Order: sequence, then C-alpha cells, then structure tokens
Amino acid sequence: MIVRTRFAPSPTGFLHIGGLRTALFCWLYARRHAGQFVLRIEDTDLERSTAEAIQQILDGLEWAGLDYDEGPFFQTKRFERYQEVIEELLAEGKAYRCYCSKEELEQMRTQQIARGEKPRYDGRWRERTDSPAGVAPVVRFKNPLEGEVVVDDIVHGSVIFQNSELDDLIIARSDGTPTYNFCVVVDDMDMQITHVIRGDDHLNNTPRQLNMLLALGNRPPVYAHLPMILGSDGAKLSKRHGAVSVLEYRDQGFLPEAVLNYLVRLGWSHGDQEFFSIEEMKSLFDIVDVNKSAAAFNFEKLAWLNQQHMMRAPAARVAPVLRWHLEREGVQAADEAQLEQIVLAQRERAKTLREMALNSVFFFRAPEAYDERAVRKHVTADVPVLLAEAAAALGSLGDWTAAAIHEVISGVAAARGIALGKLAQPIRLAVCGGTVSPPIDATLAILGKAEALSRLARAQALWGA
RNA sequence: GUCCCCAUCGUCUAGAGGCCUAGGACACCACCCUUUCACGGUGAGAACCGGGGUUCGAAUCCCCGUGGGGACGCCA
Repeated sequence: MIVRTRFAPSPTGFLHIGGLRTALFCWLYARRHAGQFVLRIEDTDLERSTAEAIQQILDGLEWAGLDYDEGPFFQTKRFERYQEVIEELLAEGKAYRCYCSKEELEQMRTQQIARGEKPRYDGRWRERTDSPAGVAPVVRFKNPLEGEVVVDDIVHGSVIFQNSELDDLIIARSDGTPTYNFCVVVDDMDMQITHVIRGDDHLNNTPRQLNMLLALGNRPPVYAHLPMILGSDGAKLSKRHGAVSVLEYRDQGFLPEAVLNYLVRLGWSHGDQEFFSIEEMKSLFDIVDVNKSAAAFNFEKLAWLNQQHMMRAPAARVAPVLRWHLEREGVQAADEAQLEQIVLAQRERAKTLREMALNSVFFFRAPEAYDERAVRKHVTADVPVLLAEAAAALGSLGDWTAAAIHEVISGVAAARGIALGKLAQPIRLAVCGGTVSPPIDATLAILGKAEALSRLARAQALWGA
C-alpha cells in the first residue's frame, strides 16, 4: 500500500502556523514512507473563501518548502461529484430531505440547551416523505440510531462514540451546495487517502465521517489527530499572541527550516535532539511518536533555533535571505561574496535575519549620527590622535584582510601601551555609529579599505574639533 | 449543559513498573572566555495536578476528583 496523506485547509484566512504544523506532519509522513502528499483546498464556504487566502496558502507552503505531489484540488470544482453521491445516498434511503427552517432549528436548539441537553437535530423529517411547497430542503445523512463508532486513532488509541450522541447532519444546504463533513468523506475516498492526519479539533467530526464512509461502502483510512498548538498563555492561538500567519515569520526573518524544526518538536520528539535538518526530520519522523497533549507556542525557543540554523547553514544559503531583508530596508546589496562575509560575521549576534539586516545596514550606509552615550564614554581627549595614528597605519596597509588589520590595530594599541578596547571601541563607533558590531578587524575588512578610511577621517575631524 | 480529548520544571519535552536522588532544551541567574555585542563553556534554581487503588515496587497501570482544551452551525 502506498501512503497518501493530504493537507486540506479552507481558504478563509491566511495560512496559520498551526495549519503549517499539520501540513508538515502530513508531508513528513508521506516523505518518510515514500508516499504522496496531496493538497486540497476546502472552499465550499462560498461566502468566506477568497482568492487572496488561496494564494497565501500556496505562498506559505512554497516558502516552507512543503511540496505536494497532487493538487491543489478545489472542492468547488467537484460539486458534480458530490451531487452524484448525494443522489446515491438519497436513492438508497441513507439520506433524506429535511424541510425545517433555520428558525425552527434555532428554536429546537434553544429549547434543548434550556433543558440541559446537548443541542442536536431530533430527526423529525427522517421518516417523512411529504414535501411542503415553496420550501427548499436540505439533505441530511441518516446516522445510525444505536450502537457505537470506534475511531482507531494512532495518537489517541481507540476513541468510542455512541451513535445516540450523533445527529443527522446536513450534507447539502438548501441551495444544493454540499457541506464540509460530507465533502471530506467523498474526497478522502476518491483521492484514496490512506492516512488522515489533522488537528484534534476534528476528532469529534470523525465518527460522523466514519459512518458516512461506511454507508458508502468504504474502508476507513488510518486516523491521526494531532494535539493543538496554543498561544504562549495556553489559550487558543490567535492574533493577539503575535504572529500567526506563516508569511509573517518569513517577514520577521525566520528561516523556513528553523520554523519547521520548531514546529516538528511541538508534539513530537526524538530523544533529546533539538536540532533537526529537513533531511533528519524526513528520515526520523513517525506519527507513533507523536504525543497527545497540546503545546504552547514559545517565541524565544523559535528564535534560538533560528539562530542555530543560521549558524549551521552554509553562508551561501543564508546570504540571499539576508539580501531580501536588506532590500526591505532599502539597501541594495550587490556583492554576493560580501554578503556571505557579513553572514559569517553577524550570524552569532542576531536571532533573525531581519535583525541581522538591521544590524548590517551600516556596511552599506555610513552612519548619519553617532550614539551619544557611546561618544561620551569612548571618545576621550586622546581619541582623535589615536584615530589618526590608526588611520595612517591602516592607510599604508596593502593586504586588506581581517588578520592584517588586526596586526595593525593591536600594534598601535601596544605601541601606545593601551588596552585594545581603548582603540577598538572608538574605531567601531566611527565606522558603525554605535558600539555593537562584529570584531573590528572583520568589520573593517568587509567594509573595504576606502570606505573604512573615509569613515575614520570623518569621525576624526568631527571629534577633533 | 452534554459528549470527546488532555495532564512531568515558567515553556517544549525524555520517561513505555524497578536504570529516576526524574534527564535534555529554551528562558532566567552566576562564573569563565572576550576589542563591543554576541557565540561558546561551566554551574545554580526549577516539575511527576490531588486522592484512592493494583503491585514487593508507580511519573509510568486502573478509578474518582480537579484543572485545561475541543466539539456540539444550512463554518471548515
């Protein structure tokens, strides 16, 4: 049997970070078992589905690198097929038309709640065959009245539901369009999905789907209901917890492999291992190792992992992403080799690429102002002279490399009998405008001789006056 | 309210009856390294929700309670 998993988001909003985790697990499981990963867009809610949301989902998956083997399939393009199955169920007496108005149903619900019962349809049209004129009916699935449904779930084990708890759900609206629970069943069946991996908010839908699947004479797929991802405060993840859209993570400077690494560790683990490359995830992931409890999203750990990925990845992998972020700051970085050097110099002092870009703008633009507090602290009376001395020595340096620059600077400091920091900090201030940068030798090396000397001269003139 | 699910440091987790004086990671604190900031290193503090069983022995199995989450839509 070839494994087939699917990710089935509804395009009613952006791709959620929780949705990405579900997609990741589906994708990893398929990849691990040399199976296929199918993308299906559940857009039967015509009111709320938007083209922008569809594009966002596609963009999000592409950014994350979760490639699908089939799809995207759109449910709105399969209405004929759903209609066919509905007719079939109707003809076999496994579904029926219900002429209740929305008001009537609403009233039923209100009364049931008032009585302390679980609100559900009472099946009043189950055996009726009349059809009131002028009322467009919905179609309901005839759920078994007795017995139980056992959902055999890989992560939760056997979960038992009593049929008496279930009601006859609507499978076609009064306008004829099919509903979610029904489309899922038909699609998973038609698309020969072998493993349904989804959030455990769907666990309660499963017995209904199972009953329909059985009524259609199908063998059920394997189910795996994943624990939810909660916000940092343990409440359901929402906008107020900060970034929830996948593309926001891209914009904030996270590497997709870091986001995936963070996500894979929410509800899954492999011993004590924290860092996983995509390849490791693909070869190690298995749903049997997924645990059952919900996990709270922790931004700090994601940031840490992101830095770990930046530090371990080849500079050539990171440089283009840094370029993208620099461009968003209005900086054009043409030189690929220089960009890679910046990555190497900056990656251990930034958690995100956005932060790295912000910290690296000075490589491309001379400082417009100097940090006042730092000037007061580091620019002492002898600094202009010191700077002049260093500039002169650097000016005659032919080999503009970090090692050579280091020799020169430490030589000047030694000759003066001062600590290296007494010279390095003013230089840093002069070229960066602030007190934070990579080691000063590397910084000057990346900056280039002409630019470095020009900035030194400028600061020297300013502070000497 | 009813049904379903879940329960180890603040957070993510290891743990499948003795290997647990409960391990790792993030965060936090201290120290070391150090030309700034970081990175890195060392160390400290920090948890088995409560109560009953079962067993020679329970974080691990069972029951009850409590807490949290989810579902109950002509949304998905």
